[in-house]
Amino acid sequence: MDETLTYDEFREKVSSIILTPGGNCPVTPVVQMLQGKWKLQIIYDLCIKEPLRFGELKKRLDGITNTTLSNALRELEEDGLVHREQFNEIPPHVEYSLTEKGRDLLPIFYAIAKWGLKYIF
Amino acid sequence: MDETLTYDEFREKVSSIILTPGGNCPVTPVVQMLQGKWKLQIIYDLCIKEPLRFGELKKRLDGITNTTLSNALRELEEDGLVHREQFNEIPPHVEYSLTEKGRDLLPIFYAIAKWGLKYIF
DNA sequence: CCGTATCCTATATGATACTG
DNA sequence: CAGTATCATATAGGATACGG
Repeated sequence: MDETLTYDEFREKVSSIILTPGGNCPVTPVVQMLQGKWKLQIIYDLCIKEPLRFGELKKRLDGITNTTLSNALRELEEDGLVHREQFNEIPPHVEYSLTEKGRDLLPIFYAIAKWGLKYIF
Repeated sequence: MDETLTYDEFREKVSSIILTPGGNCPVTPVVQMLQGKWKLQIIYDLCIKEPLRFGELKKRLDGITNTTLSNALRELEEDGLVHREQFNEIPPHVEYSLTEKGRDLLPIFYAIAKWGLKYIF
């Protein structure tokens, strides 16, 4: 986005986006979809490096359990953000990657990262 | 941000941001801070219109209870994202608005809204 | 009008053990 | 290796009533 916008210009731009023809809000359902302690982190990790295997993902998400990771991945797959590919070799393994829909979340992380750099570090 | 970037260029840019001198991730703590069923929605509503009073906010956040809204607002205030101003007139009221730190979250919502428009509507 | 106090419930997450 | 099954727990959020 154009970084020279003032806050008010920016807000107006966002507001105009929000007033979709049907009057629906395009933010709420996205926020809904990304809810949970780990989901954003999982997508984020896959943004940085993909594909990742179940075990690799688990190691990066320090503290997550099998159950929770498994559930989160299934939901992300159902929402079409993550692609799961199973390899029935020896030893068997599974690779997770982002779909195009999932990759398109990257601008969101970019915005988050910039905010974090400004206000946390 | 520049919208002509390819995904790979974009990812590289994000990755370079992520590798801060200390090696800390600027995304994780932000995601942490914004967690909860209502927080993003509250900030989002204040982005669109501010100031908002407790009751107005409650009406917009359909279904939220006093307790939950109160807790969320206090935490947002503690994190320096929201400013609370109390007017001891008759009738008394309180106005909530965004701090500069909170307003700077707007690019994040912009990114979310764009994604939502592309994939939901 | 803007909350807090209290209690309650649901949902998300965690631990451990075990299987295709 | 990548999970599932089972059970346990923590935390967030909800309902109601009341107070500054």
